[in-house]
Amino acid sequence: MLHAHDHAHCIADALTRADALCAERGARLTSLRRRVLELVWSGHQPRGAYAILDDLTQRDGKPAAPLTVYRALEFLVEQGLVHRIESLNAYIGCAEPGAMHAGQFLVCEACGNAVELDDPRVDDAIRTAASERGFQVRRPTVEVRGTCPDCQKPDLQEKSP
Amino acid sequence: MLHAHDHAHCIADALTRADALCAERGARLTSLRRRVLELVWSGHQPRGAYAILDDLTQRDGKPAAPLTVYRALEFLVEQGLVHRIESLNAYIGCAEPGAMHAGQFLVCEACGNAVELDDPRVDDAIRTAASERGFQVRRPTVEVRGTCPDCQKPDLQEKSP
DNA sequence: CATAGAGTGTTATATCATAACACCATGCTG
DNA sequence: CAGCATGGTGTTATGATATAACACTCTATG
Repeated sequence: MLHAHDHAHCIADALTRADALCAERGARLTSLRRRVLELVWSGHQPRGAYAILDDLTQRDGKPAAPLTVYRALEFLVEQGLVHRIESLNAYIGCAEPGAMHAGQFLVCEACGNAVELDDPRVDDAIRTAASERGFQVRRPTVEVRGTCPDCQKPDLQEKSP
Repeated sequence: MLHAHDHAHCIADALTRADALCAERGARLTSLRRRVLELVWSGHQPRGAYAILDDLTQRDGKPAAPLTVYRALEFLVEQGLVHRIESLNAYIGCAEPGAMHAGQFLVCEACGNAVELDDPRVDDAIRTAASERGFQVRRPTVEVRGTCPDCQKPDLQEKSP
């Protein structure tokens, strides 16, 4: 998806913004939570809770329990630092934390990458349609399955982070 | 949600349309699949696969295995007779089978009911935004959490089917 | 009625998520 | 600084959702 890029920069950037946001809010971005955030950001593919668990166990050598990861993810989602992709039971780093936004994602079925859409027109259309039906919106979820630009090119398929 | 209504009619109607559609397509709506469809339609709340399994076991007295239900649901979803609500891991009868449409739902967090939205403006906005990013859409999913009109009235809460 | 293909049953197992409770770390209060 | 309250983490167990592999059965069709 995002073509070749310096992903280390993505990660560093995400952590820096997370530090700033949490400091600002008085939220405690503990080392465990920070580490989980880093692991969520290890690519642009949504990662399952148990994949992150394996990372903690194997890459860090710290055997961890599922709850450890789920609790960290819960915190990160609450803080808007991570989104949950419902249709994949997986988590992905938020591209624009701080800015409150709906979770809108384009999920490529070929490479597995997901990018945030967060298009105001989509959000408007949803809110308009809902309000016409008297429905009070709390949290809109949009997850579009399909094929990303890179994977539409027949040759250089299956790119990852 | 849909106020008081003759739900038996909803069910009968859904089954009739399913019969017709499957006949037309040469798809085999077996008695098991038909029964699962009926159980999915037992209300306007999305139902989990294991809830349906319990119905089969308890209401019908036929002890069934999870796979039995999952296979029937898979068929029904393929035929567009049932939708899966990703954010609930649950299934709901399709209001307009036959008409190919995106899965757009308003899910009430108070009563648990879900209604199809299927608003063309929402679909257009998604397709426009996706296509601007070169993303090829295969299946858009929209699931809006919030509060339905009935549950916004303070008194008569918690309505069901 | 023989047979191929789709459907179903059965058993086992994988994957995703949470409950209950104990312990520890941090920061505040007196 | 001691004590304490709060929130974070560890541990164990369990619940909820979903699929794999393989055998048997039914149904449509020649």
